[in-house]
Amino acid sequence: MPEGHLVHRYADEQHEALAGRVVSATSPQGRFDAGPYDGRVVEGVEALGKHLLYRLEGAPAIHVHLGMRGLFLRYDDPAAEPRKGTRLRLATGEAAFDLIAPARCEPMDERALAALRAATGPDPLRGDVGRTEAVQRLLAAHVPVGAAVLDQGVWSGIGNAWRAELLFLTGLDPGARDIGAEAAGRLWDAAVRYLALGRDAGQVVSDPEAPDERWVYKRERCRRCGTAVRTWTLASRTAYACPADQHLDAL
DNA sequence: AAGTAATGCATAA
DNA sequence: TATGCCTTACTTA
Repeated sequence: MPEGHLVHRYADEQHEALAGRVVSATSPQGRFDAGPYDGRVVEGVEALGKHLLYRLEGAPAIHVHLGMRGLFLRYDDPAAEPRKGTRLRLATGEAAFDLIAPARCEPMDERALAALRAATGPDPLRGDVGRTEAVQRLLAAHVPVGAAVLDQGVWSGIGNAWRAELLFLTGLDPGARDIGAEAAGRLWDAAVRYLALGRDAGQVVSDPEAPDERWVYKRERCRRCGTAVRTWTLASRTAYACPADQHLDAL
């Protein structure tokens, strides 16, 4: 489920609830050593692409990656029984956040943190990298645009559903190469705008008028023109595109 | 009830 | 290229 928009949503929600407060940290499942974190003050919860970083006073950061199936459950009653399989619970007196089925949940020292930041491309939901640099990074990839946007070292936070919808919105075929600065800029602008809509809505939104609809992702036919959607494998994931509305040569 | 793909990706082979 | 995460949503029986 989780692409960057949901990771940012989790980070914002948890930062709001946990930052500046003492938390109890436990691993009901037992697969994470929560001891070093229990009873400490949370300094902040941050999203970096699809990564979540927890800073707690006097302890290493916690690095969480949800992978394909990870999720959080929020309980307004912090005494609520966690479901078994809960890797990590962070709780205050008011709420508990339970981490289920993450691909990664581990302490991360400063060196590894710096390496992660260096390896992670511009995140459309963070205001810390400008449009010009984001465009340059995409153009420097020299692979099909549909492969570049899934490469978290080029841009971060975009997953397979956003790839399909953002490229549709920009009129670009995922196989397009050397798309040029203008098209790359439009793609970045779409990512910034739509991922923010998705973060706020808690789901992929590619048409604000119809937030539950998709243009091509997992569709049989293009929602705009009805042409059969083409699917193939690109960068190890299923690509979706409308042959009529998306083009190999950026206009 | 049971099987399967999936909005991800590091690691092993 | 295959596996593990060990959930959820959807399909088939």
